[in-house]
Amino acid sequence: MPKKTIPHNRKTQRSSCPISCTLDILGDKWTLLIVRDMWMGYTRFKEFSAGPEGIPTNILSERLVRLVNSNITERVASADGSRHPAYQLTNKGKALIPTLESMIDWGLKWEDGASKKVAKR
Amino acid sequence: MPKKTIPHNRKTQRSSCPISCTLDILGDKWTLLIVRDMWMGYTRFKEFSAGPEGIPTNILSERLVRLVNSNITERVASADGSRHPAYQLTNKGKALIPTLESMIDWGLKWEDGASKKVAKR
DNA sequence: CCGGATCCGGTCTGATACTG
DNA sequence: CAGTATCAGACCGGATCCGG
Repeated sequence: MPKKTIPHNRKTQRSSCPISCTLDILGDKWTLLIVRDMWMGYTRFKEFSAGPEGIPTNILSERLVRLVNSNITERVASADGSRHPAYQLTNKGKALIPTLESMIDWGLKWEDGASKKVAKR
Repeated sequence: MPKKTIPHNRKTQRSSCPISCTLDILGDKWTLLIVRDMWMGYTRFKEFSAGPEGIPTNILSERLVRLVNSNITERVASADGSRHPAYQLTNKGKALIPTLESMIDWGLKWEDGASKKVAKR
């Protein structure tokens, strides 16, 4: 019995507060960065992995599963005929864009060192 | 080169993307919950600690230091004459409210199990 | 009692190597 | 290319302790 990775969320996630509830899914260093990348139009494992922050592949893999299970992203056949899978935001995922935008505003205004461009590559 | 624990932020935090930059500070399960609590008017260690999510005292303590160092909160003498310290949001901290609100909207719309009230106690 | 600090076991992260 | 496997070390979190 290999006892693989825990199915999905870290804790029992019985939080009733919507903020807490949201943070149960998004409250970590990487998840929203992946959402950001998909928002920017990236769709493939390789592209996420190549981001400037350098997410490790095992973490990326696990987060993608979690995002798909949470219905924030979906895994689809790649549009360009390549046989590799593509990931894209669902409506639920797209609904996170205002949150991302508010973080951009905050980062630009209050954190120096934040450049003007989002995810420039 | 021993290269011990990094002083405070988890990584080098040279991220130039404002989202990544923001997540370097807020990207964990607890930090935004503390900001939420302060937004709701709570000011004391004990109050944060008594929240429904049950943040451990050592984590709370560390996060408070981090928030103060990041200028998101400030530690002030308690208003009511008690000798215990009080914490409150700075302007930089208050600027996070739109982010919190967008998370509330998202949680309410997409995460069932999220009740209508924020941090009801 | 309150605001933390310390201790410590277990979990998770993240760098890297590996596989289909 | 898209992930899995591995594994040491970082971090979390529960309990306990302590000074005021």
